[in-house]
Amino acid sequence: MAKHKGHITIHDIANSLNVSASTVSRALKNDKRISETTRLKVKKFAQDHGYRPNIIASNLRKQKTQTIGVIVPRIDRHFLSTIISSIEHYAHQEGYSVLITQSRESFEAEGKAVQTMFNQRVDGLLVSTSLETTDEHNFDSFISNDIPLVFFDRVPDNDQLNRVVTNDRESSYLVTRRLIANGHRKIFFVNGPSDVLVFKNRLRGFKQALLEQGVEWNDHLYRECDLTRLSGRDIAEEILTPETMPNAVYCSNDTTALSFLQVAQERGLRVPEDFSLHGFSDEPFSAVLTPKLSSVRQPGEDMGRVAVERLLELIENKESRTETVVIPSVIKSRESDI
Amino acid sequence: MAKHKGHITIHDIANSLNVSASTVSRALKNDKRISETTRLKVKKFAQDHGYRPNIIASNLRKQKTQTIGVIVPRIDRHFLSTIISSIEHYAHQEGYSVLITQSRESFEAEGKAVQTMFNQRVDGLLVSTSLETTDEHNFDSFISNDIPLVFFDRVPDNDQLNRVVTNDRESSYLVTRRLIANGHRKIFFVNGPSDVLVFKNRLRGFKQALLEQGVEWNDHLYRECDLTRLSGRDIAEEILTPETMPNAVYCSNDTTALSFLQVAQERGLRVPEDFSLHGFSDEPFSAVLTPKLSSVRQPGEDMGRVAVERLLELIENKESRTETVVIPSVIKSRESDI
DNA sequence: TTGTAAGCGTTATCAC
DNA sequence: GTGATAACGCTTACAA
Repeated sequence: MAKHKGHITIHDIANSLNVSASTVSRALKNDKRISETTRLKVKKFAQDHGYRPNIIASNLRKQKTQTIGVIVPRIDRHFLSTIISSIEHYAHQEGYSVLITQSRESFEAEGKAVQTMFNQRVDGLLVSTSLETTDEHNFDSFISNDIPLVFFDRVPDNDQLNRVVTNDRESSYLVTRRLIANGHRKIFFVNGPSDVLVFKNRLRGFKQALLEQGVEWNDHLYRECDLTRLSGRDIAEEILTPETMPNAVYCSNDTTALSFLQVAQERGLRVPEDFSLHGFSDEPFSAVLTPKLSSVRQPGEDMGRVAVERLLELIENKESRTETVVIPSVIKSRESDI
Repeated sequence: MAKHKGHITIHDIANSLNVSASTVSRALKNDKRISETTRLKVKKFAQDHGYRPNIIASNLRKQKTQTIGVIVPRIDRHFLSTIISSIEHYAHQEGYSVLITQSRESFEAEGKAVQTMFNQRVDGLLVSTSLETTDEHNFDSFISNDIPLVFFDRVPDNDQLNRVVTNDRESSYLVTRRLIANGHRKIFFVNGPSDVLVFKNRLRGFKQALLEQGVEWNDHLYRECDLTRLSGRDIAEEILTPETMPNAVYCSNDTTALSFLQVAQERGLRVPEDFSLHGFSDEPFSAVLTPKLSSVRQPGEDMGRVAVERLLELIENKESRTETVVIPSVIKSRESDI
């Protein structure tokens, strides 16, 4: 904790003022048992001498750190940075500090991050899981010790956990229905790994719409990948040929959709004339592409706020009801999927 | 620090093993004075019983938190989220945790964040200042107590401070020279507030190029704003008229440049045919606009790494040489400024 | 090689 | 209304 040289403690104040350390401690936190006079005297002295409570000592004594941990796959992804921003905002508003780590989509790194957070004695943990994570075992130390834990967005498929999610399945259903309503029957769907719940749900929504609208499922029109730009390109290059040309392409994120758009342009194909294109995640670039990419806007700001609220409820009330909160996304229909 | 119920301490281990707590403490950290036998015995017991050191207690005792603080204007800005991602990565690699706060461009919020970080006893602080911050007074508590402090990107104009910056002036000079070389003499420059060093430097570079190329400075061709989408629109709407039409527009960030592009399109103006456009910051959307926006790519990843390295040097070696590291940006010339 | 004891700066308990 | 005192769980002289 660095030198913090000129640093004074309640004992220094106590000595200078000829009172006890406990009196100082109480005066500083406005304990009603302390006389007005003493309280003012102590506070003035503290103020004048730049007294700063040692939170570490207080934490140790109180068995509480007023700190929450956040673990996400990556900080530099627009949707996640929005959520983190929101988490930071509401957490500080309620007097909590926030410790952050990224798993970089690695199950192992995620596990280590959890242990670090545990050792740091965070009062609670907020997590969006890595792409390699398919259950909640990485978080056993929190679960078995009953330390508040809330998952958001990418969450384990287990409703005994506290979770804040968006309606992936329904959004995906609506996107697909819209595509079908626009006359497309050969719809190619690029999804993330379906052992991750959000992607499983998007697949469910897709299938449901197909079924309802009487469009037959076709294995050749479905592909899973890690949704990076490169994977997107590979698949686009394979699919955007005269023989395999779909009527519409629906991607589980906008990065992949962009790859399709770019490959299309390189091949002289036009969107939406030659094929419709629909994304998911509504990146900042999507609304300014030509054509403007239709996408699904996830409520990052709200998810962050709700996740923090839920976590602090658990921390402060110690109630243990578990709950899954669903915050709806909104479909941003633009030009690419007419 | 939450219940962490089943939690055992070195004393529990000591009792069970009939050794002293200090022996356990030493064994756990491989102190060479402890016998192989005892060490293994202790470690096995610790392992088997899921012992986790209480970092808070250790911090209090060692007067060190192994934690660094980061204060940025906003987390959800691409460039900053890249830097934060990089900071998080390298800090954890060296065994430090990272506490994060955003000032939301407010001088006051920034000051409060500094105090929080101070009270948290972070071992060092990394900051990119708010738009309202023009000197280093907000950080006096760190400076006067000699707690390691490194500024990055938006830094105070004081070379007695540790700073990691990019070559804003030179980049701006090169952009302007390029614009002039392309035959433009009526160049409109939208900049951020020039009492913030990065913007002052970009203005300097702009002026230098003008001077060198014999283009006269014109007050009507320069405007400062907060570089938001809305401010950009306002200025674009005012400037993109037949009477005031410039040959080129150079914006100090891509968001503002995008506003110009959009207003231009709404008015049937073409870029770069009717006017050239150049941005700064290289947002993810810039390379995929039509036309592709020329911009300046700042080395976020490197800046984060270097800032952490510098901070840890200060923390661990306690050397107090101050230094300003400059990491060059790269001009991404694309289609908008031909 | 191991143990004892002091102390990091708070807060909580009990006393007066 | 205030004071002593004992923790919180760890590290580190200093002893043995």
